[in-house]
Amino acid sequence: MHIETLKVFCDICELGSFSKTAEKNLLSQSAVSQQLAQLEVAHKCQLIDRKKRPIELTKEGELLYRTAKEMIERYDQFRTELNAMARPEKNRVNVGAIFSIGMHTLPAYVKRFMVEHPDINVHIEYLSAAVIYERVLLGDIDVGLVAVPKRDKRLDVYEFEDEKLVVACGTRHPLAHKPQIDIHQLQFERFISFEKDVPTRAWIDGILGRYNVVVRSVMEFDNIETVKRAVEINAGVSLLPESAILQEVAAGALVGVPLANENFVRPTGIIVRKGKVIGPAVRYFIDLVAKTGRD
Amino acid sequence: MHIETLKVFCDICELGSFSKTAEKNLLSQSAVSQQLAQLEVAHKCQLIDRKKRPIELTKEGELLYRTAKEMIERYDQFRTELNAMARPEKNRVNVGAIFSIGMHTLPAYVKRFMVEHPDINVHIEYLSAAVIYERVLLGDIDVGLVAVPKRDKRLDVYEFEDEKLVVACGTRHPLAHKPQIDIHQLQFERFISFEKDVPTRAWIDGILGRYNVVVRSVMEFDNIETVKRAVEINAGVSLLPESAILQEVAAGALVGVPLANENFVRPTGIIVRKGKVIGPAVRYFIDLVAKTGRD
DNA sequence: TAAAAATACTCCATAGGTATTTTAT
DNA sequence: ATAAAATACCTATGGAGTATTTTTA
Repeated sequence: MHIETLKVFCDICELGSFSKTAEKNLLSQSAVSQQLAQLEVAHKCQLIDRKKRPIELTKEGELLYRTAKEMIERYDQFRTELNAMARPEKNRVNVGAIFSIGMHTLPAYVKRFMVEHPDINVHIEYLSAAVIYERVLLGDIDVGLVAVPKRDKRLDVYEFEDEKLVVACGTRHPLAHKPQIDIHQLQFERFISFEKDVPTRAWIDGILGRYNVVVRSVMEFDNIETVKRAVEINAGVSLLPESAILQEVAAGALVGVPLANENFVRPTGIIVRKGKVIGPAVRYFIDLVAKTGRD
Repeated sequence: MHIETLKVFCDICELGSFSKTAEKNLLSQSAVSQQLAQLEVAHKCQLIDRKKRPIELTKEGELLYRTAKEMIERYDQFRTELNAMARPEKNRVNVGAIFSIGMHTLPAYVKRFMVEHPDINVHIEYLSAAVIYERVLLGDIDVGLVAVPKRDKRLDVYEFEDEKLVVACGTRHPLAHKPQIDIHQLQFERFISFEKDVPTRAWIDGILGRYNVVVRSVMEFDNIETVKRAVEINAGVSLLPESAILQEVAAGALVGVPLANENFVRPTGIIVRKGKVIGPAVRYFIDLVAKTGRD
């Protein structure tokens, strides 16, 4: 039996859905279904009642859920301790960044860092926000870079750059030629959104809501690259960080129009596990990257 | 990561040996080595210091050992609860027996049982004594049949047949022609033994010790079948239950000579988990098989 | 040098993916 | 009718075995 299968089972229980579990664990729905089947064969009992929707745990399922939860917690605790005991490497910084930051804002900083500390190895992984939080807490990653950082008592959060938001639209879109846009002009526009569990989504919903602007969400994606592709083919407009569309704008693939009302930004932040024993390399990195004092 | 791998790791820690671990878990030594390597790769650290013999845990190894131990305990507890909650099957008895009993003494009982209860399914597995204890405690097996049963406060132990022990020797062995043997005649004989962790081994050692008989143990095996093969080729003699060599004696492959001194027997027992909720089928089975009252 | 562990190599079972069907609201 | 889960089918990988080499006491 795989420990990962227990994790998947817990997710099924908590999310109440095979497909959501699949997404979260970077698996196909089929794999999740098969893993559950495995568990049921191995334990010779039904764990989930499929005759109900939303799915319902059997009493055996309840029992396994409690067990699996505890086992996984124990295992995570171990991994955290293990990461804590591994003496922090002098010459390496492990960074986890969401795609948009890692791709567009971060490189300049890394360049500067590498000039100042040519002996230090910067390792960057592109990950989803959820995974970054998870792995920073595990101690697996030294520094996380996320958008709209959420407070967590186990984390230190520093401010990183605020990214200016612009209206991204295809070159042939009516709004493309305006020098600037009043946010109310987005009313009822076809809109390309992030998926609901992407933090930036909630942030943008908040902005639109504050101005009572209602958009028609026509597509939802979990990453900025796909959002851009959708905007390019004129499927709709979106609100995106200017820095993240520089290439496409330069290439004439899409247009970024500034907003008139106020300087809309997407805040980004640096997250570090509180109390983590940190090597000098990581210290330097945070000092360079963090905007101001701690937050 | 496999949960079984954690079990293997614990065994390595406790037995201090890859090969012993392999045996216990029915794996090759190579597999054990590879599983440990897996663990070390997965956690990016050494777990065991191979520069020392006997092997020594690193501090990371210690940490994993404690973790794995707890996780496995939790998991075993779950399986026990699960087995307890599965309402006992009305029409099935799961029996675990060591090879010699299951093969030679048990069939007659099973036959009688099947006549009396033709509707009940008797499922017999041939297992090592250690596994039988384990699985009876897990609740996985209803009834265990072992030789020289050891007391355990979690188990009810009933007496089963005492098996008469005889000297087994090859047909051309000098002792083969005696009508009976004084146990002292075994002094310095080439002797085929069970391995040290087989309960019968300790029992036979006890008998020989009581008579101050010293034998030359030339081979050790973990099962009676191989012992018989060794006796057949005249590698030495052994002390075996008469019932277990009936076929070979009838076929003229080996000879069983009774002992003169006393009626040496190997006690066998029925083990059942204390307090286990038992279906009628299992009840009938125990009633039929158990020699007398409880023990 | 002898026992134990690591490694090289091979094979097969199984886990996972895609595409499709079945099921439940 | 539609969303979600199960299943059929295929492929790739990883886990285990055998045989051999390396290591350590």
